[in-house]
Amino acid sequence: MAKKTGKQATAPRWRRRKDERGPEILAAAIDVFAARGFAAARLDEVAARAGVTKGTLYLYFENKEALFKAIVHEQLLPRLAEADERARGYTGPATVLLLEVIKTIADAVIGTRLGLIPKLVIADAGNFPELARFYVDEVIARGMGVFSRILERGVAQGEFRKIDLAVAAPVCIGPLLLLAIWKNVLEPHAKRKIDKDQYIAAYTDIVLRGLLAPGVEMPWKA
Amino acid sequence: MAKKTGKQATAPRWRRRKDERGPEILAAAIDVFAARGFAAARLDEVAARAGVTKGTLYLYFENKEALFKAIVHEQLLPRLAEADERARGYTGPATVLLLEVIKTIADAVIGTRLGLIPKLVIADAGNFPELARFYVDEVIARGMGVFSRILERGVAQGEFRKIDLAVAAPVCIGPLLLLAIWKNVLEPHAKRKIDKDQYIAAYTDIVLRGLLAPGVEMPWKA
Amino acid sequence: MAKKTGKQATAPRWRRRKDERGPEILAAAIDVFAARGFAAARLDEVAARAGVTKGTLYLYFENKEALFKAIVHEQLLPRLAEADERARGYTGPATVLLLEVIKTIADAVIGTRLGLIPKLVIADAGNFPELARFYVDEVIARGMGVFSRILERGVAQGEFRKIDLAVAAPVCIGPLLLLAIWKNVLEPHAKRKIDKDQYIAAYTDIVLRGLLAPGVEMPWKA
Amino acid sequence: MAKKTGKQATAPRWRRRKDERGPEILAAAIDVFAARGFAAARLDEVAARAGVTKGTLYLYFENKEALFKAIVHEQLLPRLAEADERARGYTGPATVLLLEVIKTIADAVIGTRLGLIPKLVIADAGNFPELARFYVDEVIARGMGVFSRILERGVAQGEFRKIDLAVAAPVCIGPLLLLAIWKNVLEPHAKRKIDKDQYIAAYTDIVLRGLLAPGVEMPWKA
DNA sequence: CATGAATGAGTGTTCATTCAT
DNA sequence: TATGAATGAACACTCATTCAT
Repeated sequence: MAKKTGKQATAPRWRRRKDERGPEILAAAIDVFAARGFAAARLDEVAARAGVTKGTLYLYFENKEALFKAIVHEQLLPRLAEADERARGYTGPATVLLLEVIKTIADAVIGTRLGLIPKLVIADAGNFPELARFYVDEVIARGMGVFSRILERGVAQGEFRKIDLAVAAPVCIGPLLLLAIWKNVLEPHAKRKIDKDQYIAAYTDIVLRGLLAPGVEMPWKA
Repeated sequence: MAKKTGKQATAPRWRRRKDERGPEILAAAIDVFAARGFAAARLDEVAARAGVTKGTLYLYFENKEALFKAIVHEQLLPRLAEADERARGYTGPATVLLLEVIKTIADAVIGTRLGLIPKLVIADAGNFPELARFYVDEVIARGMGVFSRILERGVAQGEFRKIDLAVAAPVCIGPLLLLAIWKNVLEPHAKRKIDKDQYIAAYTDIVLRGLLAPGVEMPWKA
Repeated sequence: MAKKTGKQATAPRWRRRKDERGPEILAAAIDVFAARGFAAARLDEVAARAGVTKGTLYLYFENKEALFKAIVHEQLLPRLAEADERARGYTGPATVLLLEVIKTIADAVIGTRLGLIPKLVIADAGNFPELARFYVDEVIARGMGVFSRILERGVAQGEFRKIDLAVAAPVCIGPLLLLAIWKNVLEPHAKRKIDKDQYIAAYTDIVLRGLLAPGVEMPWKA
Repeated sequence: MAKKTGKQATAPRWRRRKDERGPEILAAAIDVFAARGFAAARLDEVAARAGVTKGTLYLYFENKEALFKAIVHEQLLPRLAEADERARGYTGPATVLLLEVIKTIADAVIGTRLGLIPKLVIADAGNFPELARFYVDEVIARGMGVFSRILERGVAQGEFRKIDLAVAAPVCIGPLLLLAIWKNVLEPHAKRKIDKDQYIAAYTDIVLRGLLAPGVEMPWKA
């Protein structure tokens, strides 16, 4: 008992509120899941990183899978919903909105550990089908919807050409996915770095120009 | 690691030692790794699928990691090299070459089990850094190079606008990555399907149009 | 065990320390122990059923084992003592007394949760030897004594044949044990049901007739 | 690796046949299950007692439950079937057959570790319903059948009184159950011992006499 | 070469017990 | 006195790896 060394012997076993533990565990779990993938993530490590013992995890989450779902539900979905909200309320030109959404997502994807979630799902979809289904239904569908609606409005307003709306959204999202994976997964192992702003500039330059109807100006030149 | 004694230290660890069973094992391993990911792949299953026993695997590959590297080395890299070769030898318009390369990759990515390798690396990069480094250096660098050279030539020949060549390649590859992941990983769990040809059409339509210099025609209209 | 310091070493470990919550906890514990067995009984469930928290249990009982002993001491032994008392005070024919005792026990064994205690001891005797010894000494010996004395008197009064008194008591108790176990443990999982009254009738018919001395009438025919 | 101390370093890891391991594991499992009950039995202990490691168990049995079922199927049921066979083929007086069956069972129940199986089922029926159902259907039903048929024939042949055949079998079995439990579970913890032959003598004396039709002699007097 | 029996370290999950509040 | 958050040891089961045959 009390084998943890390097801590003051007087440290109380718990003084923190139940309300604080949950988020702390969640934060630790994001790190570990992101770094290791769902299957390889060890709850021991999550616990250690959260400063608790393994048993404590089960006071807050029913099991490993519930822990993962909680990450998506409490961290990822709210941001998505927020982005969706803003997009739906927006009344200006679709081009400007698209730019803004892309930049917002790019920041979220790179600046926060949440950018690792897509990788996580990709990694473990094969072995945890329910998890994959959950992610596809909850996250992908929503995210695709945001882009679809913007593109749709752009076409309706004459800003965009009459593109194939059924597949244009994923095409536009592709470079974002690559950015997320590169920045979060591969770049740490690579010699070459990619500058985010430079990448976003090229990305929006190419894609927007590919979408615009003839005669419509690029938004930043307006 | 590398506990086997009495072997030349210079022998690369990923190389198989025999010629007969090796390819069969490799083929089986691709299937299993692709379906399950690196960590979750069970050597039992690889052995069963290859029609040998688990013990036999170790006659051909030092361990699980060596088996994976062999896949990349013997299956993925040759195709990449081949594509690179063709691109370098091509002398026509960059637009046409770009279109062809994209279609070739799209077919490979969807039709063959190799399309799952990127997912696999993405999934396990965190747990096997050496594997990630190996993949980034050997595969990504080469693949990016193919695109870069095409774009570069397109700009030089006046077909493409003066885009930022440092980041344009990954931007163009993004939708391909998304296609690979969607088709191989997520679509089985989704209600909505994406039609490959439709997707490729929209993808090339948007991206090519975004790249073309003013006044240049889209290649399929020529 | 017995890590609590500062307590009289002479205080029996099974005794509860307070008077208010104790009985409620005990009642809850009987239910849970009976339903799950000693090892599988979760103190969480006992606490919940008693309307207290797990921590509170430890204010009243040193540990799980002490809780179990308390059940036997405070619930089972008093009833046994009572039955013994009655048997000792009885002056009529042994046949009638035997019948009455059997019926009383049968009712207790089936109608109340205490009928599950024998099963419980049987189940966990191997893992908790002290518990078994305690049960054999305190419960079995007393129960056997009740039967022994009745049989003894029946023989002395000429009602019963000169049976082997050393082993006749357990023989007579056997069908009761089977009834207790069948009704409490196995019947819920069986297709076939046993009617208690029918069983008791056959049991007393066979056993009593097997005991009676030649020429003595069965009591209910008198 | 090879941390097992106290073994000859030259001891081969396995020289025994697969055919021998199964029974050895089964024998070990009977001991452990019998001593501890199903839930409390640790597979570590089974493995140790069988002289293998835990992992090896899973080469022979799918899981703990399968291990238990195998005991019943391969050890208990064959003996029951054999007894049933003999009983069905028997043509002499029911009294003699009943005596013989009782003695056979008594010997099996006491002399072998199988006598502990009933206790085991009793103990864990509540927590492992499927296990209980399996036992009730496979074992109890068969065992009860043997007794029922004998009694039935005894009544038909005029040897026994017209007893209630629906419940007479369990009544007759009761003392056997008690014997099994006493000898295997409780006697090790008791001061008083029960002599098996003495017990059987009293048991058959009382029960048979209780069954016999008026005027029929006890078999051992014939 | 090939086999397949055996290993044993590793991980998710449970639960009796403790103890700061 | 009571709480309930936290602990940590325990255990079933998996699977990469080894090695006698």
